[in-house]
Amino acid sequence: MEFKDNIPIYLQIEQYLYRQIALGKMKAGEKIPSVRKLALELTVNVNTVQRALQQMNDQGILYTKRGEGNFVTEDIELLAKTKQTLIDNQLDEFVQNMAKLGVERDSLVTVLEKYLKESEE
Amino acid sequence: MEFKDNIPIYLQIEQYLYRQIALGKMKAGEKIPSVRKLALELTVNVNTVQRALQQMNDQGILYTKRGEGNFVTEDIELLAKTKQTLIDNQLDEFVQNMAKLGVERDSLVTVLEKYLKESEE
DNA sequence: TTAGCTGTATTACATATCTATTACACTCAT
DNA sequence: ATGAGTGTAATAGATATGTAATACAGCTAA
Repeated sequence: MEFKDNIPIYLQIEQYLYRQIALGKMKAGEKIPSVRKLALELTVNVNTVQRALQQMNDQGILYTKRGEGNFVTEDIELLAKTKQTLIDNQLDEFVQNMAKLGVERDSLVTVLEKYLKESEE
Repeated sequence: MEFKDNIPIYLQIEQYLYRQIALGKMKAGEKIPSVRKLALELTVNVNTVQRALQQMNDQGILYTKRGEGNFVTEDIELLAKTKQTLIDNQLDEFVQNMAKLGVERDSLVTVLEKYLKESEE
């Protein structure tokens, strides 16, 4: 996996895993790959993977069975809410960033439509 | 100014200055505050400001008169193009991030409209 | 019980970022 | 010429991030 510079890798891994869940590629109760496999896949150190997982553990998205592995929570509501939060965060950020560039709320839809039309291919 | 953790401050300052330009608060040919003033304003070290300015210098947005200060380029076209690029980058990122969360291109406008309506107040 | 898989912890090292401090170089108004 | 304002450079120290290597601890299947 290619990581952006200037953003900690462990955060990018966390984001990656969150997206896997949002996309339904990791489902409730499922075991996720071991820290060592993930470290290999992502060409990153075990400790860095570990750090990402710890945070998701704290947030209840994953739970750990020591000696067995990490598993996606079985709390379906939490998963759904998490996905929605991820989407809402993107929307928040988008609206805020555009405002900081002088693009008003009212023109956002128009701007987006134009952009989508022009980048069709 | 409040800075996000996890993103280098000098990048956030650079972004801040770009936005000032996009908003027209810093106009072509104008002198910008001295590195020491900016450092005070932003409660940050002079070196950190310096680092942000160097990059903008390299990109031609600013030019330096040693002993006098830093000035916004007089190249109006470049300024306009820069603003447009900033906006396009936000759109790019938004579309890509939403895709990574499973929100398709076709539904983006609808999702945005709904979001804007619901967050009115 | 043992082998091989899990997660976890610790240590040491390298690099990037940021601060603080000091010094230097240039320009302009006086 | 001098002083006050500019940008620039260099050093030292603190903290965060990431790697590498090693060791430990728990689970499961053979």
